Amino acid sequence: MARPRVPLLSTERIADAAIELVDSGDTFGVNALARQLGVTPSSLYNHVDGRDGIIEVMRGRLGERYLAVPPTGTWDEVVEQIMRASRRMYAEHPFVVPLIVGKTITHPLVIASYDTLATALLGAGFPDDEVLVVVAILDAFAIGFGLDLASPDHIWQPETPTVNLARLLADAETGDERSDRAFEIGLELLLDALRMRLGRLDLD
Amino acid sequence: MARPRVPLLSTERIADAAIELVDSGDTFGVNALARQLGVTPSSLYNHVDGRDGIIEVMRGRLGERYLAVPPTGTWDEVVEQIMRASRRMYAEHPFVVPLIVGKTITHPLVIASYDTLATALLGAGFPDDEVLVVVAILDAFAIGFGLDLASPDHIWQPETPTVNLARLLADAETGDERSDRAFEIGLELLLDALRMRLGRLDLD
DNA sequence: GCGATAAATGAATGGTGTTCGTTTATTATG
DNA sequence: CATAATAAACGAACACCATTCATTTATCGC
Repeated sequence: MARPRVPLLSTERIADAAIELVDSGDTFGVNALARQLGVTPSSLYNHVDGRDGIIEVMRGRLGERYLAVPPTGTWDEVVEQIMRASRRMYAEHPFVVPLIVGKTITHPLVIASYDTLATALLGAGFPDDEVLVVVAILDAFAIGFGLDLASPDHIWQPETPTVNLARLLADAETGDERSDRAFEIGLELLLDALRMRLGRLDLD
Repeated sequence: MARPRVPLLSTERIADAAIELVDSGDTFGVNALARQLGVTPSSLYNHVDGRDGIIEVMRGRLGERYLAVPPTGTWDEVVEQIMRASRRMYAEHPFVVPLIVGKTITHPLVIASYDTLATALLGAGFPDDEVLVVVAILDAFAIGFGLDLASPDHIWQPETPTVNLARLLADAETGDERSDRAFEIGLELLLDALRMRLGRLDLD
């Protein structure tokens, strides 16, 4: 087939198919993606800048879906909403997390989300030189828990006797439930701690 | 070359060379590792269970180096020591983090470290069904910051105007310094929050 | 109508992880 | 001590994988 009357591909279709492919649990790859799109791998290179480019448009597409609405309210409500939105994104697409992790973020919408976070923290009273630090903390949390969801059900597999770990693991809820509960408690802890720190800062 | 008089390889040498290779910044791979060891890729399969097996022995080797000494003191001192030991491990070998992340942990020494953590939290008074949740939170935190170190210097690269982010980034310290400061503050926040939660639990 | 561009293809390249048969040194067994 | 079993290397082969490039052909603008 040469050039078709109506294009088979577009960045959006590629992004959506890639997300679908990754969600299915199959390992991500250019060839597999092309196969799913009913197209030759080389065709993708007319629309997207290789493997990394595909990952980039995936992140952008997910950003559009989950981070488009700018949150409102007090600073801690903003933080909570953004964290929850990220969580929902990662929870519904856990297998994209290992792909996007550690890659430079350029997509305007995703950047805007971090910008909103920074602005909220500034408004709260965190000093200039501490805002990005707090953002990094929040990001580390979100990413860490995102990866948690993409991990196998049994992260710890003791093969030698343990004092408590093995017993606790045996009684524990399954992976996703524990991860959800851990996220909730972790977010609560983090917000409490931030409010506390802010209170201390205001006293000076 | 057939079988040499004295073996060229062992799991330890493979692990050490793999860590060295990854630390150098070159992308990890079986072929590259074999090249560095002056050996054919297939030779590795006499000692180690493929690519994943190599990663497994890497984690074990690092565990031996950083997590061998069981920490002591009050529960929060134990938590802090384990977190700092992990941090040091990740900070000195950032590029192994993306490799080991999300893979099941079996190595006795690494398991023992988590076991120690769980035991300390139990001793502190955290209820049985909450200990693993706290461990997961701490783990997410450590992994998140570990990945932070392996990430490119500029994680956020705004290409469109921002309200505050671009300015903050311009004034910010370089990647590793910020990451270190964020870890310190984050750990402090987390420990405060855990102590607070424990205080509330004890009242019931 | 014509040239430029866009969008597909197929073939080729260099790289990856892995398997398998072969060779040979070492170790264990009768 | 001879011999069998195992250990540890190699090289060849395989099936992918991401990427490049020349090619065909449809569409759009002048």
